[in-house]
Amino acid sequence: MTSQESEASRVGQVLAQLSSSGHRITNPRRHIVTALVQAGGHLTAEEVATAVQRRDPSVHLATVYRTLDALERAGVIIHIHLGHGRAIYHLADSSHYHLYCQQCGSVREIPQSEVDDLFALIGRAYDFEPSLGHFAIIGTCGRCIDRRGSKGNRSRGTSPESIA
Amino acid sequence: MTSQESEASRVGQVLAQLSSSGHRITNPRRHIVTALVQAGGHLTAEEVATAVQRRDPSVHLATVYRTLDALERAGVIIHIHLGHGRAIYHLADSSHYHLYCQQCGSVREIPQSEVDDLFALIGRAYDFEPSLGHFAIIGTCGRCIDRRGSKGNRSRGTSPESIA
DNA sequence: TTTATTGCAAATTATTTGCACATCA
DNA sequence: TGATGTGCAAATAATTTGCAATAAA
Repeated sequence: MTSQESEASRVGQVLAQLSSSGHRITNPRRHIVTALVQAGGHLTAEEVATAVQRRDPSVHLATVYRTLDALERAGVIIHIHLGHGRAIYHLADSSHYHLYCQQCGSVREIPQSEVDDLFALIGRAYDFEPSLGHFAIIGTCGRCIDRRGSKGNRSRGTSPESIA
Repeated sequence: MTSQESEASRVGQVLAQLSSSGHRITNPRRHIVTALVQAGGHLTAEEVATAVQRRDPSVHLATVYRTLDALERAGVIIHIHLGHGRAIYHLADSSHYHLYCQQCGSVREIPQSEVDDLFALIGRAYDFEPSLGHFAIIGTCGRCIDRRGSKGNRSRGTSPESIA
């Protein structure tokens, strides 16, 4: 199976799910799902719109938002927040958390299982059930830490500098 | 020392810090700092403005934002994000993280030291330095978990800010 | 045909900014 | 006095919504 074939079938699957949850299949929706599948990763609504508009410039950003919403309610995609700004969307096929670097904007995935134990501890200690899925873990990635260290060599690490 | 006295001295301290970091002391700023000190906890910019305007209605919300910004750059206050919506501000005197319940909107503080070890593990494993200070840990507080468990439905009558 | 969906423009929310005037050091 | 700070209105940024026109089932 070539990558185009598997992409096409994935698009079909997603559209089928959308359809079976009571929604109609339209041209804008086909393009939006295709963009999501082809990206393979995380896209902002605006990035989805840009990709879609390369194929059909008439598709409006508002339609993208509405479709992303419909896809999410149908359970095929998920959106998460990277701190301040926009949300990013991805297919709901793998359960992972996100590490978002405030410096360089990179997003990395970490498998859910690896962190759940840690957060379960917080939950037990504070009678609180953290939901890390919906918000990224904000911080600084290793590359940016290195870059910072080689330059000004600023006090970081244990010091309470996390106020940005 | 009465509570009014200690409040007043705290206000004085904060204003002194603001002054010594090169800013001027004005009437709006006095009121804003007082509101922050009296609240003792976490306030949104709008809540600060409301409190301030009870004493001086002419103080504009934009001034509140600008002053909060100045106070933050002077190192006396900190703001953190509760997920989607607004930011909350508090005095920078205690280092703590925040547990934000999406259901009921409650915010609880947890001492920084207790969670740092856990997050250091993530950092080591993924070459990533999480900065939890600036964003709340989102989730569901124990009371809301219980409520959800016992009633088994989604009616959350007490939620002040129901954020998806 | 009938209801969902779309495009567009206008509204929202939280915050920021340009500007002319007021005020603190 | 002269840089800072203030009130106000208008600008952002990301997203949502009302509505009349269109298209899917």
